[in-house]
Amino acid sequence: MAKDNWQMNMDEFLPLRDVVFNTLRKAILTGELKPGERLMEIHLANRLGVSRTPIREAIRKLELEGLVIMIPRRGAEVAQITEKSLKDVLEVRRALDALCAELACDRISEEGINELKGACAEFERATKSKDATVIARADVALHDIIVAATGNQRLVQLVNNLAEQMYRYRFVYIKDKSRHEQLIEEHRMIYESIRKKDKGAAAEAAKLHIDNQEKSVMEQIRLENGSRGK
Amino acid sequence: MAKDNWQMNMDEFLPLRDVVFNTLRKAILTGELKPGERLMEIHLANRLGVSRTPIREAIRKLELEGLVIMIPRRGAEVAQITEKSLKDVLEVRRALDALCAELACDRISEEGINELKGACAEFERATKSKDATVIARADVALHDIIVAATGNQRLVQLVNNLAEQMYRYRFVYIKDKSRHEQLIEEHRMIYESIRKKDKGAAAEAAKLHIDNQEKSVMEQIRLENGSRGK
DNA sequence: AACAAAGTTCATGTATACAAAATGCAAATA
DNA sequence: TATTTGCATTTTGTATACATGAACTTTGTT
Repeated sequence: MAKDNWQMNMDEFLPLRDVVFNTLRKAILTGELKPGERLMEIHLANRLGVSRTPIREAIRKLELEGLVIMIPRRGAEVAQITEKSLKDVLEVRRALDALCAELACDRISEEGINELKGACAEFERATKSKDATVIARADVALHDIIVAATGNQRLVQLVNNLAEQMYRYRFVYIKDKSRHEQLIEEHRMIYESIRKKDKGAAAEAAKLHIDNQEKSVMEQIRLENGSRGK
Repeated sequence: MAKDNWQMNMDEFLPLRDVVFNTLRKAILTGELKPGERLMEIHLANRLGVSRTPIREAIRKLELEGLVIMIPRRGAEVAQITEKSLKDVLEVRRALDALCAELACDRISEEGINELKGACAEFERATKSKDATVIARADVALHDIIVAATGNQRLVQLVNNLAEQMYRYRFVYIKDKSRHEQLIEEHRMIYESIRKKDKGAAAEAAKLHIDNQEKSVMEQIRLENGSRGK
């Protein structure tokens, strides 16, 4: 079994259930807890040094988020990620990212446009750093600006949640150096469309961006599945 | 205080937490539990005849669904419904309903098209019944066919969740008899577009449908808010 | 050796107990 | 009368105890 390198953020002043929730979620999203792995309350409780109660409440939230599935009288296990489920997520995200881009055209502030421009430049710079983590962070920052510009809380929450489902694959489309130029160009197109308030172009650019991401990820998935049969 | 007319569905073979979750959710969505009302665990536990544990776990799920908000060390209360939050929900739903319509064009079966046709006719018949409940049910049935036709589980879940958020207002755009013809026409347009596999038209029809719904609901909200100041 | 049955162990589902924080009320003081 | 302080009550947050059902192991029989 893996060493308990989980380190709950106890410094935060949150109810234990939320600390546990965040800890488990991160563990699932990063792949430390693998799909199919059972989440046994007592084990988790011992490992995290709390009682079963906060563990259970955290699991209830993970259940609703779709990160774990409940088997009656057997408990929770980490949800499987199938090609189909990833496709489903990306299909929805494609529509919502397009919506974000359109709404951003209407609602982004001058300041927001500047931030976006800065984020594009920052991303381009990051690609040269060759550090996948840095690149990924720059990518997220850029998208966050657009999503936040919609001013739609519900939309922000949904898009973030969908993005999280793909967390494990966040490096796939970034590690491929040959695609960096393409990514920069896509970002530039999105930025330009929003700056010009061209909703149609912005939506199309956002969709294209997701489509390319999907291609990379699906390639990766097939590789993984191919190498271990089925 | 209201009489306990909550009647949990004990006949179902579900963990108590799920029974409680469904019960509370329905109570919130129907307005039995009003926005701002505190959800106190012991009271709910006594009222539903269970202990605090299932209540707490149900509240955790309601929290993630956004139906209740948590105030630290004070517990849960029913989330307020503001005009803004409804607009946010409808904005997202508009995009997802359009996506559903587009996907349905590609993926609906012959059988599905027939069902859809039947549901349109059924809705038209229902409007003549003048019973809002019957009409609402027919409306939901029709939309369910389209959403299910997408074959996208995640999308189904999200659209249903968003639709639920509007549950309290489901009668608003149906009670207005003068709009029945319009609704029938809108449904017909959606059906025809999907039958012809005309994605653009289907998406536009779905959006128009939501836009009109939004108009009705917003009128109603302003009425409500106007009558009690602010 | 293989299979079946029974008992034991283990994990979940639920209830309850205990501690700490927050709220409300009352009394005392200015 | 208004305000503040302190005590009592309420309610959440967390831990633990108990019961039921499931899975596994062991033992006995063929």
